[in-house]
Amino acid sequence: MTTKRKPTVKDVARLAGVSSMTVSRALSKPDVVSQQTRRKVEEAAAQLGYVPNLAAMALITKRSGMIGALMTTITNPILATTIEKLQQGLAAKGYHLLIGETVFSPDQEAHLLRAFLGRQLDGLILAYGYHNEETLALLRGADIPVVELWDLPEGPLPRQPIGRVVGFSNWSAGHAAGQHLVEQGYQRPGFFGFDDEREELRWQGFRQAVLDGLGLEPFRFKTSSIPSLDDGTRVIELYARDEIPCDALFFTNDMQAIGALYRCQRLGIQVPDPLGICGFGDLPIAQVSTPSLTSVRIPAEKVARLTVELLDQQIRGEEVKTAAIDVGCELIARESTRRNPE
Amino acid sequence: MTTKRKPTVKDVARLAGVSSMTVSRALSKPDVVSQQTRRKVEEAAAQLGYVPNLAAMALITKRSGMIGALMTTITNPILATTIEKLQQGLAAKGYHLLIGETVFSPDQEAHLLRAFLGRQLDGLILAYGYHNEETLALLRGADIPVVELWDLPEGPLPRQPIGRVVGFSNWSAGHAAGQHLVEQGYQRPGFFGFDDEREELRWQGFRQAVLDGLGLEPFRFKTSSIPSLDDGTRVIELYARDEIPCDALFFTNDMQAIGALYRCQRLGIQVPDPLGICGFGDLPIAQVSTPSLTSVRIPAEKVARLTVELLDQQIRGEEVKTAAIDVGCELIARESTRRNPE
DNA sequence: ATGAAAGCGCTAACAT
DNA sequence: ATGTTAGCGCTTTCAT
Repeated sequence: MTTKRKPTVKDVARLAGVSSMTVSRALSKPDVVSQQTRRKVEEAAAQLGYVPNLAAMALITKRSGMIGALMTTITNPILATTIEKLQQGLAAKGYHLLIGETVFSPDQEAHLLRAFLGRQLDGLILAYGYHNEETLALLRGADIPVVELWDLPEGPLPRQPIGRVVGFSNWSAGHAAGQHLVEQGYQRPGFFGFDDEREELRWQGFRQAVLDGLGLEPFRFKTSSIPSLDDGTRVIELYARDEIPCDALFFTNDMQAIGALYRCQRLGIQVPDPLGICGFGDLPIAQVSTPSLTSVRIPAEKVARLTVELLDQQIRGEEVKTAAIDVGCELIARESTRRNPE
Repeated sequence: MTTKRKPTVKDVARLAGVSSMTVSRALSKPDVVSQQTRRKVEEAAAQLGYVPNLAAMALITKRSGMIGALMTTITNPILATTIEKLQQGLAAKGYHLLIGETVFSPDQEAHLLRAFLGRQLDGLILAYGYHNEETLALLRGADIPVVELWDLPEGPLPRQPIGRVVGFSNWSAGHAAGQHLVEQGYQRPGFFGFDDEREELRWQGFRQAVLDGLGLEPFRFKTSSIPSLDDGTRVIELYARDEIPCDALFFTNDMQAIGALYRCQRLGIQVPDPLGICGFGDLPIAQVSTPSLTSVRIPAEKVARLTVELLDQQIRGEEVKTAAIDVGCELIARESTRRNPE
């Protein structure tokens, strides 16, 4: 069993006693050939174990049937869910998903993008809205349907989206969290997030809500770029040593908040009182944790579904009028900030 | 800006004043052309924004530079981590990762595999060792390097691995958990897992350890196929109603165990005493939770690293002697089963 | 060190 | 309804 040559259309054609073209047609547009030849071809193909070479198809049709996705990290549960739903939605429409992880590195992003663009991708998904010049140049030159996830163009950092956008307002998300903490009667809310363009918007929204509600500047703490449980743990250690002047903490990632909750429990700090904790993402664990975790819910499945739809429409050449879809976000109030149980 | 044709080698050749062949060489084997022409070609390519068409390359070289991965679910954190490391390792070697999710459906697996095989993949990664006949037939006919993840061939359910295997013994993993619970003095350990070939092995190992240690048959409970926090919650509800005759629970998934811990906390059931809880996977959260979670650690990064290595070696045509690599697993004892704090 | 010819496996655009 | 021709963009092989 050495280097057995894979069967080609020609082989199938020979066995079925027809031309290559007929094989091609019988397999891709079954209703354009006669019942009889179709059966012959199908049998021959099955007998030889014929599998069409999609590279050759891509070469001629200029459609690869592949979608590329450039993600920041895929271990973030909300992104993992998104990828899962993207994959399922795309598979249902006959696309395959090529995945690349940028780990928040603009260089890595540009590098991966360049490699992806050579693959005749039918479409591209970007899970982060902020790119470096090289990436932007590649994208502009690519002439390929693009959908960006999560980051709506907004705020004091206006940006030019590359394609369609499906996402939510980071400003509103931050604002919802800040407003909720104020409403629950907390006097000194703090913001815990990374320091990039996206988080900046969440911070701005949060800050505005606290300014409006309490007339004071909220505390801000910068966490690591790849959020982890430990971020939350560390913050609570500081809190326990009175180094953080807050009575409520908003984490821009649920896992950080969960880490914080665990640390509170261990140190005997009561949540929601004296300390309130709010997360972001509304992972399944937020609902189950004890105390359950207040969080900003992002409809990840909806994002994935709309992304697939928008991409598919563009690929099929349909006119897509919507430039951006706001899927919204929603604060889910739970025990971790329920200070006034009326 | 309508359907701007993408530049090809020909365009670059024309601009650089050389032949297509020289362009090809200058770009892929730079040291075989003269310094001067190389520079000319590189400049021309950059100026035109030339990106090689990998479909055409794949067609002729029979190498696509793509690896396909068929996973069960990607939202399982340990699998997400695995994918992340696979992607990074593969990217470093110049491969791209095509991802497919079978959701534990053999039909879906066969369907995806068939589609993948048309893509001239250089290699294939399978994250589940048990396949249906159709999948096996496709795999046998494919003649492509395959690495299977997680499930070592073993036990009372012998199976013929398709390619190389990188994994651990499910029997040993179950056994380690059972033995640990017995050693900690628990009298009635229970096993909570799904009902498939893989889990069967874990059950067998667990059962053996309990039989050997206590001389009794452990309790067994079947959870849902896609593990979730809620499985754990539900089990604890039953426990609280005295419907589960156990004093220690082994979950074959950390998230189930975490869900169980939370429920215990809410219902005032003390862990580790009267109830011990052990998980599987040793996710980061196991270390942080309160109480911290005893779990069976699987070295996911190592699995990913070795998988990439094995795949790459096979693709490069090197002789790979190892049929299977056992990365082992390790019981990490923590508070959730520490009954005898000596 | 470079070029010319041929062809990878498939399908678009014509035939018939 | 089926066949013929040509060619997608690249690289292999063989010249030079």
